[in-house]
Amino acid sequence: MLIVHKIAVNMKELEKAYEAKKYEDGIYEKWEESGLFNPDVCVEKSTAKKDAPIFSMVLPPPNVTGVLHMGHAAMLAIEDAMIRYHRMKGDRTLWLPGTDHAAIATQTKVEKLLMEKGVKDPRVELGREKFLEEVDKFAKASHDTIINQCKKMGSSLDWSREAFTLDEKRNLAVRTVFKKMYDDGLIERGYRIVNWCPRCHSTLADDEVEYKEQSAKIYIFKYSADFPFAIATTRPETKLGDTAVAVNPKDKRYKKFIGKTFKVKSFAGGADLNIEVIGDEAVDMNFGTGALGVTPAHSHVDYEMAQKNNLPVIKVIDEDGNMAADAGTVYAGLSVKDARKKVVENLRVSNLLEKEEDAPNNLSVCYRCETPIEPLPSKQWFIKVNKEFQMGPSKIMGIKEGQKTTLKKLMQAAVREGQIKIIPDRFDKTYFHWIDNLHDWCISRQIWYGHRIPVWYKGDQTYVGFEAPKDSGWQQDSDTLDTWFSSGLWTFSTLGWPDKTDDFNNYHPTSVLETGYDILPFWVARMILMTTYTLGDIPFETVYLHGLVRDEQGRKMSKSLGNVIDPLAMVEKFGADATRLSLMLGNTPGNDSRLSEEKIAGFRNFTNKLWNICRYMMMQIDFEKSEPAKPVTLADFWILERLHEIASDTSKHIEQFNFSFAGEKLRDFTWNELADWYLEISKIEGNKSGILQYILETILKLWHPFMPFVTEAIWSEIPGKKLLMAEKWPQLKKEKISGRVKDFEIIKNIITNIRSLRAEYKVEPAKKISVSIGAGKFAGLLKDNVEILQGLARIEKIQIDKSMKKPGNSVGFLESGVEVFIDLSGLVDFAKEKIRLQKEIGEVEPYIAVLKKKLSNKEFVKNAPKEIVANENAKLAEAEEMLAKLNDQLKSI
RNA sequence: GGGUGUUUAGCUCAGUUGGUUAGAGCGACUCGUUUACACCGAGUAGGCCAGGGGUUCGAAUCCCUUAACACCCACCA
Repeated sequence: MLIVHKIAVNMKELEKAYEAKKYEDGIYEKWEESGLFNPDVCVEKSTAKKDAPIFSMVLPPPNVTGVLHMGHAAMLAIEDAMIRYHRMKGDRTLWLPGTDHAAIATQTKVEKLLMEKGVKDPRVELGREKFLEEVDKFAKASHDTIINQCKKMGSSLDWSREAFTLDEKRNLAVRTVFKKMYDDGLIERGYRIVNWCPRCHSTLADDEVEYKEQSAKIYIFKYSADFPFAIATTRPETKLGDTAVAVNPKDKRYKKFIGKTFKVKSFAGGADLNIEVIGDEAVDMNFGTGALGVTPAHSHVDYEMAQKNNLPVIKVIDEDGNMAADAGTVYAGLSVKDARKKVVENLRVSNLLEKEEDAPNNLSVCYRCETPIEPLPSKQWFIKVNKEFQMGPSKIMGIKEGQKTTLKKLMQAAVREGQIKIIPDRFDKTYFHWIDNLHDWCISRQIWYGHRIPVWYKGDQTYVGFEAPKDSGWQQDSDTLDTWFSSGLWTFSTLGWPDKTDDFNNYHPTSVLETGYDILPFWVARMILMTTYTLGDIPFETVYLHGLVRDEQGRKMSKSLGNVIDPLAMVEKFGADATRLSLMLGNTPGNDSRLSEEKIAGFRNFTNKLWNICRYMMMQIDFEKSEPAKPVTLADFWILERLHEIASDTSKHIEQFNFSFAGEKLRDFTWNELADWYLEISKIEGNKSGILQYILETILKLWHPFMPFVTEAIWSEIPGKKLLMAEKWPQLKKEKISGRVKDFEIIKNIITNIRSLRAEYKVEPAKKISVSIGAGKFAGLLKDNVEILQGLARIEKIQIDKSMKKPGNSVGFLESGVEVFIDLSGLVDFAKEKIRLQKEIGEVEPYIAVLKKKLSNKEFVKNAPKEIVANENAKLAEAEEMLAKLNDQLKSI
């Protein structure tokens, strides 16, 4: 047996275990210094050709509200893998970073922090300017933390192009789009019912309202003693603003009252009411009393009814969440809560309250501060999604230049026509459903942190433009824009638009948008709206949606549950590569995944395994000679063929967004084939410098997008190499180098079977055994690889022939028609061996029966494809041969 | 009320257009310091693919249905 023990003299030996902490920061610095995160530099340094395909992506900008969580880490890992893959492929690859000012979220957070510091009412005490200074300070600190975290994860973002949703350039884009929309009549100011958060003191968009289930009281009451029937409500205090009662026109009980008006004197001691009875199909006759009190000012549904029926709108709740003057002097100024108690009490005293019932109810709350929302009428700016306008230059399929269309239709067309592809495609439904339910979008916010609305007023004049008009007396609107207005422009505002920049021409539309499915409506849909309208083009070609990262038990991670796993802590403990793998492998697109420290630790183990695999290979490689990777032995052919196959599959899976699959297959190959078999064989066969070097380099390249740090660390130890991140991706094709993979599998299986029998018979690992093999047509193959058999199965004496009689005192098995007998003199327990053989026969017999039944079925033979039938026949022949030999063995005992 | 997803080994999940004797990782168990790695190696056990119908020569995979869990949307007073 040949044993080669060679350590290249020019190599400093790698440490035994890979310690991520020692390498990561230094490697990131080297990457940054190279400038290669920037595609322009790649072209300059010719790692990418000028006319190479473009691959561009924007980083979904994290909110500057604090620190990154595991969801961000997953996003960074997946996007970086895509980016590194494309960069290595030689594409002109841009990944553009930035952060989001997240208007309400950030302002709320800073208010909270200031209040914790003892400032009772930050906005009142500090005033607009001072308050905004505080927010900016916080945002800056938060931004720096976030950038640092992105770097820790290894994200190869082009920092030279970093953007912020609230910086000057983005502000110009915002003003430009606002004006265009206003001029097209798509932005309009109006007095309408809006979602109002009394704590934030601002409007909210429909999708910024969340619902919390709670148990509520339903009160059934009459407006007055002489009112003909009762109605039900969960909010008695709003009834002070009722202007109608709606009933179903088919309802026999109430039909006769439709059209009549009832005067109510001082309802519950408050305002006088004028209640008109109206008919509306939407009223459910079987719910409550079948009659519905209509409060146009404080319910979206009632507001619509009021519009239809020309009812007056009386506002009885104000912006602070207190009762307004129109509620009556007794109520004015009371909080909603107190007013409710008082109305109920007054109704009870005057005997108008008929019943109180408990019922489940959905309370609408602010998504940021969980304060209950008050729907109330207010003068605000809206984007009209159903209003027709004339389309400008258009690349949107199905919508031509000059054609009349609406924003909704644009959003639908871009996805329906397949111009934008959403992965997984089931989210198409969510997208279209969201658009179907979309109402006009209220974009003005009464908060200070954000893009100021580019509108100026003077008396009753309104001016919309880029700057205040020259003449004096103009006052800018004090409101700011919904944060999604600016993030909706993100794919092109970051590329310099509205200036006609090279970046815009080169990188827009972007190739892929990768983000969590939870912000599909919030952000993705709005980007499609803004981009199709503004540019007449799509913002991105593919939307890839990842799932949420949950805790071990499948719960959302949250501070209050105390189940948050901090990405930075995991990077510190297990390394960025392990953290990345734990977020990319073992899940499927669009589905939530569970994360635990044990999972990350498992991938840390793999990181170390790869390190050691490479460490061992490097000890065997003579880098000075640089031999060609020429396969000589069966194992060589096998590993090269498998390597090429895995390389080609990895490319394929990455391009099809199957990152998990790609990584898992690559891991299985690296660990179970390369390390467990080929490297062990190389210890026996020796002299593989050329092949090992080829495998080493290829495997490091293939792993680099997934685990950039450890691969780069190893790469830097290979003499004469520069940066791995700039190396060419191995674009290998699946090819049959010799068709000998199957032959190798036979050897492998024989070894596994011998090992298994050894374990079963408790033959000590150190003890060598004698084996005789009846190999049939494979005799030559086995003889060629006898050293491998001996080495890996620990065989002392081996006899190979075409056929072999079962020696006494031996146990045997079959593999692909090859009979292997192990001499176990003194060790064989014949009773046990009998049982073992019978058990195997017991497995093969029913298998044969199934195959026979299948093949005797004429329908199967007739209908199934030829290959399948042939395949089943082959299986049957093999199984029958096996059965015969097993029976022989059994008889010979 | 409408919609989507999930249900496969003790746990976490794969299973690509229907054709395997249904796979992996972790965990469990038995061995083991053999010239990279104990963050390791060799081996073993463990599954009526949620239940019920159907389509098909053939179903974990397609259709219908029931159930449990999760999420999204709408919101009825």
